[in-house]
Amino acid sequence: MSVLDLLLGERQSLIEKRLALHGRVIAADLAAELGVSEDTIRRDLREMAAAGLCRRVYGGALPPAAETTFSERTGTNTERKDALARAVVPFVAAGSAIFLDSGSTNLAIARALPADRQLTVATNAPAIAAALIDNAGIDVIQIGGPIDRKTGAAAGAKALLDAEALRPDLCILGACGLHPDAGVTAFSFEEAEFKRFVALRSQAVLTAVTNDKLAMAAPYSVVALSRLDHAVLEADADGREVEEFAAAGLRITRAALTAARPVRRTRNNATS
Amino acid sequence: MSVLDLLLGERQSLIEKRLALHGRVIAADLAAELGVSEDTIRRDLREMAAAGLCRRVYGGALPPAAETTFSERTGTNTERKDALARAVVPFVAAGSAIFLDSGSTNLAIARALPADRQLTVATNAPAIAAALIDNAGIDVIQIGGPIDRKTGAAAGAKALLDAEALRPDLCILGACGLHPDAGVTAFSFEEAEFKRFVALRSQAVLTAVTNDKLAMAAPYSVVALSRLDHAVLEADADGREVEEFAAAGLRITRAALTAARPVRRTRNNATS
DNA sequence: GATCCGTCTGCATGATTGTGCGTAGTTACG
DNA sequence: CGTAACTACGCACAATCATGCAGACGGATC
Repeated sequence: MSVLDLLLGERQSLIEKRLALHGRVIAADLAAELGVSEDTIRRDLREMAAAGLCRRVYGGALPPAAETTFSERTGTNTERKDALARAVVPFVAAGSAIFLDSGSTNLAIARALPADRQLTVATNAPAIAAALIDNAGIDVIQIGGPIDRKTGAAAGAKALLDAEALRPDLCILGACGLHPDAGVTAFSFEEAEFKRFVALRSQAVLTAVTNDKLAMAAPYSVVALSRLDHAVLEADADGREVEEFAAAGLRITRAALTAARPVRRTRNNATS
Repeated sequence: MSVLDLLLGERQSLIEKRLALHGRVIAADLAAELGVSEDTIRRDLREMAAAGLCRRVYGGALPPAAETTFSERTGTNTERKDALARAVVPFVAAGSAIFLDSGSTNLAIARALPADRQLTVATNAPAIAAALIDNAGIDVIQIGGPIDRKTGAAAGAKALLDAEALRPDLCILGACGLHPDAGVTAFSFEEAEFKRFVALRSQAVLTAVTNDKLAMAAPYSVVALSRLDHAVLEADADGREVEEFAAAGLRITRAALTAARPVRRTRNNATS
């Protein structure tokens, strides 16, 4: 047999390859195939999940959440995002023109916007534009260009050109991370460029982030905390972190408490 | 039968995909198809509904309210539009770049496009772009500009400028009317302008229309019949009208018959 | 060469999870 | 208002899982 004695690392990278190829792996199958016990496989999978290389599910594993598309993310934590969205609404003045960045939290904000304010909303995310069409009180402007599958939005050169025509009263940034030192950050270079460009053209900049993005720093910087006018956080955001932000001079608004559900565990990866 | 052992997460994301594709799922059908009990499906649906991934209804589930954006029209005749969409798919060559115009029929086409063709799809309708994001085999290009609430798409000067960058292999027009003399027509001037502009830049032009648009002429002309390469009509389109189109030199394809059925009551007639 | 030490592995155990089934309650529809 | 389809809930069972422990293996040290 070719695969009887594999080093630990080899086995894991083989699992990883198999995962990418098939889109899923089953613990029992892997054990039989690699000639080790299911226990060992489970240990591998657990370890890989902790490293973000896969998502653990009953019976095996699936590709990591990082590879999940935009629409898959919209389904998670909806209640929290809705609560955040409701807290953002008061910041949107009647008659104003705002830019609503991509992101699942911002999609929730789009849905929460009332119909009685005669707003103009520009967005680079088709899903947000589509959600806004039903709202009779909102004029929608779509930023064009190639759509990035991960973010579900346009963020390239074309989008930047389109955005040049805007000078929004308010920019609601979608943040991949919000960190006391790093400020607002994003997962990709182009995305960060675009966000920064729009933010700097706006009269005010606001972001609403769920707890899992708090104190996270993604690789690319969008804007420093000092350029951010307001942050909307969850009701149960970690107090210590909130204080750090406040100390940095950031104005903070907390969302109202959501009715706690008996949480029937949604699918996340292990966030310790 | 084909897939007996799906991991939990897979089953749910499969249901999610099916939901996006068909606009609804039926618990009993899913159970039979996935080889699990209805109970399990119901549990899945309940869980997904709690996560905001679907809306639970008696007998099955529907997409979350977000996807009902165009609800007035998207919701009507879905069966017929799906059938039309399936008939259009063969005209979309692998590797080609197409323009997919706005309209609820074209949204059905977007959902029907397979993932294995490496397509580039440009569209002026955010709802279509949003629907396509899930398709891993498709690069999406969004035409920007202010979104017209009636059509749910960009069609103004900005959109025209954006479209100038395109030279599609195939243009799938959304028609407000298809008439033997008037050709393809639209309800608004700007819309017609835009459609014509894109159609004239395309190698081939195709349109798929439901019966209610057959032999209808809207106020503004898009292109003459002679400029249209192909029309996809319903299986039960009026024969006399179809002959008129054929006599005008238009190539016609008829969609397959749909087994029209309501959401429930699928018990007896097993000839699906 | 003998011994120690850290890591990897497999096994046993008790806990957890997913599923199907029975039963009783609810809903749509004629 | 009755019926059939659909649904929720609790239970039982099997599969899967996490954890602790012991043995195997390799490298380092004496």
